[in-house]
Amino acid sequence: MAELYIRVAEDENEEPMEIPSEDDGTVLLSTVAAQFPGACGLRYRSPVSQCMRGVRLVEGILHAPENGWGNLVYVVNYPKDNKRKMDEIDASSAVKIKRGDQKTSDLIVLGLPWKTSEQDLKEYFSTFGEVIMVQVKRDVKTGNSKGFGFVRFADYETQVKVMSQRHMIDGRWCDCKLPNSKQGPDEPMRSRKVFVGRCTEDMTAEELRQFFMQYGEVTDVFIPKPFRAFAFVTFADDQVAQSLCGEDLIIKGVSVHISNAEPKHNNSRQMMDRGRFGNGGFGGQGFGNSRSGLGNSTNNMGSGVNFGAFSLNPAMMAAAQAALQSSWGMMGMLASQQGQSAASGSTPAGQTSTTRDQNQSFGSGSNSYTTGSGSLGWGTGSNSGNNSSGFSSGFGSSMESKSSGWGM
DNA sequence: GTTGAGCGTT
Repeated sequence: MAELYIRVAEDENEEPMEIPSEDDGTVLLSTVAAQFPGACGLRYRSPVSQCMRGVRLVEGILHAPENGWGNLVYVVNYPKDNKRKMDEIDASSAVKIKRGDQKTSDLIVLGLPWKTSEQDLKEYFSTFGEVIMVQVKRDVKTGNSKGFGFVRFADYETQVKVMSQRHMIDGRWCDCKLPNSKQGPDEPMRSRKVFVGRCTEDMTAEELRQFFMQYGEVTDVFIPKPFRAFAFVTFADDQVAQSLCGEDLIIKGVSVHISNAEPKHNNSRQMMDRGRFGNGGFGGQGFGNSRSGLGNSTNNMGSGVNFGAFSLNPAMMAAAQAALQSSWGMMGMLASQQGQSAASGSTPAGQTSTTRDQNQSFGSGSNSYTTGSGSLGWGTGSNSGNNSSGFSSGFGSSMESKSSGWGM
């Protein structure tokens, strides 16, 4: 049996917060991140060596040190720890109050039950902080809810908190996001979103979130339904996303491939006028966005090559990538995979649906999570039929096709 | 089986 809680703090000297462990004695990184957004790991001071030690982290699961969690205070790690320190220096030196990032804005609330009223919304969101506006969007004629609404908070901190989690409102999981109208145009090649190819059907959004959390704060996971063998993962930081592009990562024993997310077809959010589209494609738009070698990437082109410096053309890039990637033959070894499908939540009662099916088995949202499945038993997955090395030059063509429309 | 829902009659 394990302790029920471990003590976690942002700093050794700060007041720790108790964080629940799982039944098997592990602690989910996602649980830590729920209290410390952006956390990517834990460390602690060894009573023996007096040195800081890292807590073992495997695919989103934190494992206790040899002698259990004990009563130590665990300190939160953040990606690029020194960046964090910079932030703190900024904050304390009061020279900030510069950037417009502290202003609140309306948040769109997606996935509302048809029956939810503005009153309900206000009641729910008031538990997070002062609510200064709620709306439920309805059909003008019928007065029926369209299943989404808006909310505005008095404080930016509240807004951040609300955006960082999902919400159970009247029996459905809902997401709160910045509406499209407020989304700053994302520069090409600096997208915060990555495409995750070769996903298997048993990978849940929550599992993907837990896995990718080790690289940086994950703000969204999207798995198309029905199953299509890919997913999208959005990070808070575009550098994290970019650093993963080109990598092959092992999730539940399966090699998935990370690449740039292409712009969604649907959205016609025009980019800020960046001038010349006609300069032959590559020169003008600045591919050489500086990248501090972040994280653990090693062998990939995607994160290592500075397009600005070497002006490779797309075909050369594709070829080079193909060359680097031609070695995924037998990946899934080891046996035994637990197919735990913990989904299929309860269906909220009494809703008629027209175009959209509001039955929500944890999966009809842009995020489909399987909450709280206690023991995630992966790590030793087997996977047959995982032997493609085909790489159909999608790289070059995808890069040429983007002159506008990157609001993602 | 490698590119995604739904976005505001203020």
